[in-house]
Amino acid sequence: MPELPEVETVRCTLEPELRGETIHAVNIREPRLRWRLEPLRFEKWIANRTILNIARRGKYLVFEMENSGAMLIHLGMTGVLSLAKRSHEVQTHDHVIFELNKGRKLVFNDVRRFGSIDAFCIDNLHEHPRLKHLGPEPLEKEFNGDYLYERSRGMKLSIKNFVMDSRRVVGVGNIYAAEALFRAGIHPKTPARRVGRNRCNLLVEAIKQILSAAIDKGGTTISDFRNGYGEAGYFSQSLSVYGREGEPCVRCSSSVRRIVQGGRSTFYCAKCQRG
DNA sequence: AAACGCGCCTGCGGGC
DNA sequence: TGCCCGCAGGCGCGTT
Repeated sequence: MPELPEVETVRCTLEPELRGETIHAVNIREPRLRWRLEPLRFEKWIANRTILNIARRGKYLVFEMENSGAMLIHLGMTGVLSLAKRSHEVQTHDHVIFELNKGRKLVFNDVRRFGSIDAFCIDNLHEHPRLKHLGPEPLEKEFNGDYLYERSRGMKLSIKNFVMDSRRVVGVGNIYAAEALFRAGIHPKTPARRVGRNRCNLLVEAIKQILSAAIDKGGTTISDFRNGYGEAGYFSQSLSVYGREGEPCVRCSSSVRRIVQGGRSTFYCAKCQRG
């Protein structure tokens, strides 16, 4: 579910609430997430430490704790990380509950368990196996038309799958890849090497704009996504093609098409988007 | 190297 | 009513 704008929305809502909070205990109700949780690692790096701040790298939340502790949280497809009161009644799929000050809790709920949580020493942050292969942040200057053009030369795979590969650029998932390609007027099946300099510039700008706009509206809620307060986001009403198969294109009114690429649905307008 | 496909999970809606 | 199928915001891994 969550792509970069959704994770950033969670970060923005949680960070002011959690800064300075202490994690007094971690209740692991279901350790079998994407990778198995190791209780001893939580004891070692998280328990009884104060949260200094919450950062983000791609779709990962990075909790910086006092005394060199760190915690990495990925929401997978259906993960929800939200604040709860002392009176919180445990819900189905509440897998990890962090006990904070005055009985407050931070609850990780994840129906499909594709999410992950890990605790470690922050000195090893950049060597973490989940982080070390990640490409640049899409909203940073490092991600620009020249970068996209140079990295994609000789690449036969589709431009959509290219921008969804976190080694090339992080945070662009199935929804925003489709939306950015629509905005840039590029057919999703175009081989990456066939996208020239001009269109690389257009696509990078489209990605930056769509991600920024989605962050401003609190992310896209299709069904599961919630921010740190458990509230839905409002960007779904701004989507141009995603989930709109058979409906009229917002630009030219021809019917939005759905195809499958790499086992995932892609939505596009055959008239507005060219290969 | 690069580029596919598969598998991990649960739940929901549609067709029969 | 109930069963089966396809589908869902991700991503690592194994195989060619």
